[in-house]
Amino acid sequence: MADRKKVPRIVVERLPLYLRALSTLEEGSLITSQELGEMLGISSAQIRKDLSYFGGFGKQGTGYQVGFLREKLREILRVDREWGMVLVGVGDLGHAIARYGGFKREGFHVVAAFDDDPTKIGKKIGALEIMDVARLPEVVNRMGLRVGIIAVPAGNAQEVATTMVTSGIKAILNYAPVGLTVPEGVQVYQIDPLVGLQSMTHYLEGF
Amino acid sequence: MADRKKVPRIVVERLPLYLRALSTLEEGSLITSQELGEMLGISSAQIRKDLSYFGGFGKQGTGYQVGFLREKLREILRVDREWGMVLVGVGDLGHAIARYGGFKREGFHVVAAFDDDPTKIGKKIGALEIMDVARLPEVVNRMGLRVGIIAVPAGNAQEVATTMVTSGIKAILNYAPVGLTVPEGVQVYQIDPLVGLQSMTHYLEGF
DNA sequence: TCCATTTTGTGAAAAATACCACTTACCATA
DNA sequence: TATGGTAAGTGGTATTTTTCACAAAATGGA
Repeated sequence: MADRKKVPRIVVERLPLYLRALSTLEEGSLITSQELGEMLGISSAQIRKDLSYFGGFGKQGTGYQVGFLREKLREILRVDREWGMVLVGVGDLGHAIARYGGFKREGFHVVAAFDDDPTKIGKKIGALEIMDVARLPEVVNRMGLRVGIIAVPAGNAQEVATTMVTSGIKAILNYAPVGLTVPEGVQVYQIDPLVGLQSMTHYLEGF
Repeated sequence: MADRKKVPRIVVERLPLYLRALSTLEEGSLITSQELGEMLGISSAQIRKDLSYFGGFGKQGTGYQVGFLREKLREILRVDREWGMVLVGVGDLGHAIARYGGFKREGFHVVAAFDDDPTKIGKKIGALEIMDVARLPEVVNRMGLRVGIIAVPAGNAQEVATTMVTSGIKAILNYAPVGLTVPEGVQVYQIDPLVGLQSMTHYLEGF
């Protein structure tokens, strides 16, 4: 355990992978760092080191109790609770996000959806009514939301991000293909499939 | 220039970001590594070093010609051509992917869509007819496709990936929240928004 | 032409990250 | 209650990645 030292971001970003792998296993079973590593294509030493930043969760000679480690990871990542999220941009992508079951299953709920297109405002998406983005600050504040999802075109993303941040949002999942400028202390995670495609094609030889 | 040495993957993954930033600039203008770095939140030294893996594209005292650097990056990433892509899984997400204009704009086209749901097969998605996934090998082979997108539930993703690989696919954009096992030489880029959300909430204190 | 500026390209240094290998603890068995 | 086998936790080392800082090249003005 090394509670004094700052945990590298890259370590924190691996924890969800561990969590994901554990969720495919029996709650009461045991798993070794070796086995977990093989499931994920990561060395066992890396896994043990990563976990040791937060404490010793395993038993020497035995391994890790799946259910226990899972709970500990959920605490560390603060996903041992429900998170309400605000979604801005209800196009094709926004729809898919609002309806995606994978978020709900892990405690992330889209609780408010916004757009700036008057033809969309007032319409429903599932049980949610699409609201004018002008009402975002009020809603974020009233509901005490901290997580936002941006699914608007690149040109509007920074504006939306700024509104989110001034409204109190602290973590932004950004699907717009543009980097965001946010104040210190606000987290941004960018989803950019083009980065993936373009870096993969680099390795495609002879086509 | 250091053409002999292996280029780190992390460097290749930054090139699309440079390309993205350049696309917002005047074709004929000049930009310095400093300016580009400020646009992206990356140090100027990093940008120069990254580019130097592939050759010297700038002029000392002047900077980089936007249009020229853009073309060079497109060559390096092999996005100076059109790429046909096969999409498997036409749920909400698959729909959003098939209709996303951002791919087309950069030369990535979904040219065939598959699903295993008999109620979907034969339906259209834009100009594309949804086909039975059993026909994937034939289509991939006939059209000479090398890039695949997986947008099926986690439980089916590995199976689809294996089919893709045996059919000749060399690069997979995986939207399913599960790691894929593929042979050496096949690229996988995973899109997992939950990893983003879960690692961001770790940093959210006091909520 | 000369000189002051600018900015690239790049070895070398520093920092960050990953891995190794060993000690320690735990378990099962006899 | 030894004992042999196993696997976590971790200090140290190796590797990778980033940054530094400077020589060399280009520009423009006097």
